[in-house]
Amino acid sequence: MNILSYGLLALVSRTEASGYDLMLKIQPFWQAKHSQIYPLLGSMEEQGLLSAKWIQQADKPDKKLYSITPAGTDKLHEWLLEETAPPVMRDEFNLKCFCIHLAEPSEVRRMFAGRRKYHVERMKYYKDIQDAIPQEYRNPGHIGFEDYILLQKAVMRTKASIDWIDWVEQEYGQWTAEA
Amino acid sequence: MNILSYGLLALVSRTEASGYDLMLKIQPFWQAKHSQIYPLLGSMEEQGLLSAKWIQQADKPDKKLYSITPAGTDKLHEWLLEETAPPVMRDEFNLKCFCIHLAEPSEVRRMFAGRRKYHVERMKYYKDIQDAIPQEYRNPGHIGFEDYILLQKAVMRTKASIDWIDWVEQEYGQWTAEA
DNA sequence: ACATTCATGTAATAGGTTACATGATTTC
DNA sequence: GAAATCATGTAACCTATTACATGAATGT
Repeated sequence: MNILSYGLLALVSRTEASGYDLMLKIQPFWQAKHSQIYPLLGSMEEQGLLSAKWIQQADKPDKKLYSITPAGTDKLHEWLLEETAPPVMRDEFNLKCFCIHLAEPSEVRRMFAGRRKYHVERMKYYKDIQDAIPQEYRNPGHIGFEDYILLQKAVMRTKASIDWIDWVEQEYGQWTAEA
Repeated sequence: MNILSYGLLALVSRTEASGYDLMLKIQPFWQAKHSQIYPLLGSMEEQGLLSAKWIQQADKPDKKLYSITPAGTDKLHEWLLEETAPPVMRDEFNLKCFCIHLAEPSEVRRMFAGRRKYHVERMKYYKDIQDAIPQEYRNPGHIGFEDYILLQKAVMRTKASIDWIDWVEQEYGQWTAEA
């Protein structure tokens, strides 16, 4: 049981879902491809943490719907109370910052402008999903609360990244004024 | 040449360094163990991007100092102008948020308090390193500028995480008032 | 006609962590 | 006496990405 497995189990604890559903839902918070997810679901089924049934669909491929078992719920609850692993962040942009001394000011500016655009797009992506959550689901009584606060985190951290870029452009501009 | 290799090359472009030095320097921005770093340095040496010499040290083990070659500098500069990969963030805490409905309010509060403490400690860690950079190195003329802005990013994003936790505690508290 | 969405799976490869291996010096 | 720091390296294992494989329905 690795971290991703627990994340999938957590999503299934909310509503039954297919591997495909889970891939889409976990995407904004943990990048994982279907090729990683399907085997994990299979092994959790074997361990009795999940149960599955095939659903026939007209006009769409059949899907395997997973539900959490009582054993799965117990396991999830144990995990919640355990120490949480520190977050891992890997951003190529940070490493590029180690050698901005090699680039000309115009190149540096283009680099930062490009990353700013990326973050602005991300911000819109998160806000659009968040805005789609109805007001009445945004309190702890609903599972929508969980999505709502997670998206808020993404929004706030993304805003910090944009603010940082603006701050750098100011600091950098002071020393390398140019049109 | 993967992303980490470029990051190491970028660090060496600033000052010659040993694998051990590089492991420590890259740590706050890209988690990598020495077992991953040493082979990458070896392969970059083989490719002619780095050159190395052994330094004998009294009272400390000998070390292998790497310097960047002209070919290495060219390669780095090319990399700088290429598309930057999107950042990858994996935080177990986010996945735990998917099932806070399973926990009691006291458990949820403990969870958030624990993560808050973690971020506050990280904040101090980043600020201490940043504060150690002399004022006169904090402008684009010095390589210290690169460290200075990167630490500022870490500080700003960490602050966003703490602010988010405070915001969640407020939102959560409104609905589950308790002493 | 071509791309995308839905839907599942396996195989091969690359990236990253833990463990094994060694060993002197310094700090608690 | 035990732990940490400095310093390098390899082996085994786990995690994650890319590629292979299939196929109907819908949208451009």
